[in-house]
Amino acid sequence: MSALDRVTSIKRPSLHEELIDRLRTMIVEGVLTAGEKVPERALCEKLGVSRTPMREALKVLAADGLLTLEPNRGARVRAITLDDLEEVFPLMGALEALAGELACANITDAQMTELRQTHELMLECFHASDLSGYFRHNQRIHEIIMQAAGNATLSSMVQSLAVRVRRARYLANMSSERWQQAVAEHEEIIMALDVRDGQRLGAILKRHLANKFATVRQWL
Amino acid sequence: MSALDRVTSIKRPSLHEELIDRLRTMIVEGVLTAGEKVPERALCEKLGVSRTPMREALKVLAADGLLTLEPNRGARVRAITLDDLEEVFPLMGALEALAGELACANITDAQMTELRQTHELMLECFHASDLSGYFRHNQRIHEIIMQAAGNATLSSMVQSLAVRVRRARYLANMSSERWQQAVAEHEEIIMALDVRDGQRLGAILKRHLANKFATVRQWL
DNA sequence: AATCTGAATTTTGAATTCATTATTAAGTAA
DNA sequence: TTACTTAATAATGAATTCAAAATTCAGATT
Repeated sequence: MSALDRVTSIKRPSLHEELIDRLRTMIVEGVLTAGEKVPERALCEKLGVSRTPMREALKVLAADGLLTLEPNRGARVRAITLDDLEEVFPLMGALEALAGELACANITDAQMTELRQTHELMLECFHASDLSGYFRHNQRIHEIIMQAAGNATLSSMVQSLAVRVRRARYLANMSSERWQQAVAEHEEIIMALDVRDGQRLGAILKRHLANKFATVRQWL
Repeated sequence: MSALDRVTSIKRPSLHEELIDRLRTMIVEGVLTAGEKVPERALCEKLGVSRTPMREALKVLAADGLLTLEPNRGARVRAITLDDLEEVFPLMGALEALAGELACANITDAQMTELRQTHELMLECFHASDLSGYFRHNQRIHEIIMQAAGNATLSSMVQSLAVRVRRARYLANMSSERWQQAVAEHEEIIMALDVRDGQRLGAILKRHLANKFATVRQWL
């Protein structure tokens, strides 16, 4: 094997793919707010692209459920309703539970180590009342579990759902009690993984999501 | 509420949506075979559309996992590998299990009646060794359960996965034993629904999918 | 003959153009 | 004024055009 084989090819993502990412971010971050009409022309000018790749991106995001396309009337950012969340959270629960089961079967020692470390960091943030740091580590923990599960299809589905949910997150100011509960649940998650108890981990994650939903629900 | 309110609006699907359906069907039915390059221009001529809506459709199908887009090299029908199926089947299992749980909570008497009737029809096909009829009723049963679950997001995800799996179905000639087993599992499904035992139904459906995968796997 | 080079051709990515539909604005009648 | 028409404007959907990249293929070189 020559050194050349290790040279990775130059990948220049096509415009529509970049647009998909950009628009998705704009929606998640609320730059494009729910219910709002997507100003196709203005966005094209702002981003310096023509309508063709923009419209391709809109079609994909619509198929993904982030937008709705009204015939001859353009795209709208899909509003999140309570009904939507009632659909999405059980789904997330089932998928995270599956991820947990698979992770128990497949997690490596290295991953387990990183998980424990991240968990410790998260605890520190909790005790320091650093909410944003907590969220970051929390997300990382779920990423590690998903990675350990080793199922790309599962991962991308959860990702797609997470994007839809994340828009609602800012609504859910965690109460102190809920925060404590969440931390306790995370302790359980680590323990179940430690002993590779897939059934139990699955159940915990499912409950974890259900509780998360309960708090979000209160704020709507 | 006037009678006019019940008049549904004329929906003329946009070209790209129709193309998405057409192409999806072509892929499922094997008209476009796995690994094959999608002949963009030829397809456009054959279907009498320009490249713009065709390319929009290709982007959506690629995002859905049915195609892969190689930069500057066009689209290919994504080949199904055993690895793919090993990813998809557990997912289907988890999702169908969730559907079962939800269905137990929400199914109406009318739906339950239709379910029993369809089940009877399916049994008749089984005894008559009518495989295609069996498949049709079988699919209908799962549709009813999904409908009773009342979760559109879940439904569309399962649908999307089912399309990917269905391409592999023709590979799996059911053995006589497997067929009997499947029928027995369906009896269990009905019984669990009868007593609204969501946990049990979920477990059965999960096992049902796992067994299905086992047979498909043997033929690869 | 096999391989390499480079021009011709084809295909792809993206911008532009065109036709149709929706939206807005202006004018008219009650 | 208010409602209704109709003209002007803007948007969307789709075809076409254009530039860049890949592919093919003829000819040159070893």
